[in-house]
Amino acid sequence: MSGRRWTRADYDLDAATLAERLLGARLVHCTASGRRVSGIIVETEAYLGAPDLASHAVGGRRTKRNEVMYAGAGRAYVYFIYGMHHCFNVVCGGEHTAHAVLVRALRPDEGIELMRRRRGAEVAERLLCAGPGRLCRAMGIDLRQNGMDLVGARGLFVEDAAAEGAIRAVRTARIGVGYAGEWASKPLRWVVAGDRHASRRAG
DNA sequence: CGGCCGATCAGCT
DNA sequence: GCTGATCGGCCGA
Repeated sequence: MSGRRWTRADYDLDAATLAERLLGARLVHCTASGRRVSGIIVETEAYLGAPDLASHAVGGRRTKRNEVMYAGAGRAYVYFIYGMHHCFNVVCGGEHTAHAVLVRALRPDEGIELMRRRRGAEVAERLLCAGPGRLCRAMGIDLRQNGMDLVGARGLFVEDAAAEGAIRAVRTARIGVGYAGEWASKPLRWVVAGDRHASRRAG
């Protein structure tokens, strides 16, 4: 089941390029006992740092919360939102660009029973990881993972998955950033065309 | 120090 | 489609 683990060079890209390349890759988060829980990434969004009015790093903003966005490519940026949800991002790009890719949905792969225990036994598989908050809950990701280096860290990383054919990606505007002026409508969301595990289908 | 609001979700209607 | 839940971060005073 496991594939080639991503190295620093794989993350050293601008967010738009990485957002597309992450589609079809596998996000893995192992339990304390070493059990693999994973899903195939089917939906991402790119956040382009200082000029991006939707980015936490807009205008070069640097605070305690977003500090890890400046820590270099390959770190996990996890933040808490709406008083109850977490969102998982992969920091990328050059050292101080504060680029990041928000992972918005996974197709559950390994450890689905554990995901169900975390999310609720009644939840349909296609909804287990369909949304940034839902996937963090299912994968067991919270602020403890903020700042982790996906290169070399135990238990949280991205790896190649066996391709089942060419992935058709559809680009749309990002979700929930209507306040971001002209940046709200830029096509910075990538979805595997027609995938049932996305938070909202596209293509 | 106070007030506003968000890269969301679940449960209704 | 609409709305309440729920709270830390951020900004202005």
